[in-house]
Amino acid sequence: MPRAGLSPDAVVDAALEVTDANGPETLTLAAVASHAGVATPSLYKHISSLAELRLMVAARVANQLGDAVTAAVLGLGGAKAVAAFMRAWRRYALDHPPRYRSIPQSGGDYAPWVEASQRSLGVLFPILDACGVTGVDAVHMVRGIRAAAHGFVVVQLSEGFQLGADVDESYERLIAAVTASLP
Amino acid sequence: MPRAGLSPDAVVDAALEVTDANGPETLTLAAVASHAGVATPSLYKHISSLAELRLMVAARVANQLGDAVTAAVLGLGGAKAVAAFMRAWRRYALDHPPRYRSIPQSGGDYAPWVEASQRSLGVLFPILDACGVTGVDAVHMVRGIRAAAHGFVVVQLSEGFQLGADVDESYERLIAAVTASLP
DNA sequence: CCTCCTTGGCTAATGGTATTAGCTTTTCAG
DNA sequence: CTGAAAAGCTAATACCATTAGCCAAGGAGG
Repeated sequence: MPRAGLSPDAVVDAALEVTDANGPETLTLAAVASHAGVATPSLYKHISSLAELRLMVAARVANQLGDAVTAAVLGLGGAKAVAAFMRAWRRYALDHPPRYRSIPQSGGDYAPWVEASQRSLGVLFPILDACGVTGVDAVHMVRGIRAAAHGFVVVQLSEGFQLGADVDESYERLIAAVTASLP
Repeated sequence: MPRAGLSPDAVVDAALEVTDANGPETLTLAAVASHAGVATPSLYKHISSLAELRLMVAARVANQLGDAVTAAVLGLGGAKAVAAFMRAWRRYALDHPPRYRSIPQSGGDYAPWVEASQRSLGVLFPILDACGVTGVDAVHMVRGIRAAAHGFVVVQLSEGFQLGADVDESYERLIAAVTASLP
């Protein structure tokens, strides 16, 4: 019997495919193993538990999101950069709904996740600094931007916008409200 | 053997107690049954599945949240009312973190949940109307308010605010940004 | 080319979970 | 007082994560 040649990263790859296919709530070790062509217990040679795998997936997603928003703000400054950041955030989530929903509701202590999450937000600080928003003011601003973008996307992905107004326009108005408080 | 005198509502009560005690991720039919002093399969006389129970809990929470925000805005108007709404939203979540986290990431089609959720937001429309924000404009505004409040609270409950700035102050600034776009 | 040992896979077993089936007893309407 | 619906129960099934222990693959050193 030849080896499957797995690795922690490969397991996360398989987990991401399962997530993309059926949503994060169906992410099960059995599904991942089957997708990787391996028996379920074999996964434990590469990961320590399903809970850890979920966090690894979330960290991977956070890094992808960070790449997306970083690319989006290149060459921009001020309100235009913040708007591009928020649009890219939402675009990633709408392009990969199951991945975005795999972000944990409470995974505060898993280092790679925290790191990836802070990396995706860190791109905002130089932008704000260039606008004269520094120190604690920048932290407050980043929190607001994150809350607005994440909150909007979470509600949209959960089909929370039932009334018939254009959702893109709603988001643009939220962006406008957030960026209006820049100097 | 005397009867336990359960009912769907009583099962939701027990589920809420389990949720409050250990968080929504530990909500299990076994735990609910044990808490209600009954065998696990007996619960199926009152609910149809664990998934449905989760949605029932979420609907209950949404109604409580709606009561809280409705009480908070009584007698207020304009930006003050919107600010009170957002503060009450966050206060409820911080007062009952496990309950708030039991709000589903995707439960778009369960009628009682949708209804309760719309009821808690519906209190905003008369307020906005009194400010001259009507029709589609009001819908956009409500979406922004909800996204900001929910997003902020979700991030805070997941320990997402790692940098050392005052979280209350961050929220007040977000409230200011959102209410600034009122006429 | 052979040997050995680490590594990655396997099967078997355990305990927890939701869910269904079918039985018994309570309880209440008539 | 009686019967039937409702509410509880036990037993059984199927799926899941996780652990234990075994076996083969494959490279390092001779």
